[in-house]
Amino acid sequence: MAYWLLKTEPEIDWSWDDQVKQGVEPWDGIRNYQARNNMQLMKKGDKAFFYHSGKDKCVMGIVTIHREEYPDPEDEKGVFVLVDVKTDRALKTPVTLSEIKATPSLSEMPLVKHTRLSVQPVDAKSWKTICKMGGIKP
DNA sequence: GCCAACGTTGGC
DNA sequence: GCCAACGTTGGC
Repeated sequence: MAYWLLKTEPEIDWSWDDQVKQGVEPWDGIRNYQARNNMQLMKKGDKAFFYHSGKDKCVMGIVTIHREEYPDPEDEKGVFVLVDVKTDRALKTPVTLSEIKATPSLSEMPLVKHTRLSVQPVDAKSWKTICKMGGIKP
């Protein structure tokens, strides 16, 4: 099983609260090839951190991949895809970007190094670390 | 609100 | 196929 991190802008686009209310939701609007490539690698049952960019800048919770890639109906060229994600659970305490930056073992994360990549992989070790920082069991 | 990073577009 | 111009993201 693989781990991922999905970014969203809570005020403008989609927030953790929305996700909790909705349960299952297509992850849409991705218009970046690297992000798309990562989405195409996702398998049902993979887990992903749900990250708030913008004002909050923190990992809020965990979602699971509920449906693997399928064509984005909004994309008339047919090059971009969607996956459906399902709410798993919230972190007890959100883990902020500044905490992540202050943690040496997490400093290689794309979140820190490639700030603009909105769909990115997370290695198993970082996953555990962030879960622990968030007060939950991986 | 600014700006750095970086991806995309379009002219050649 | 290169590269300048432009647009967008996201942290500060």
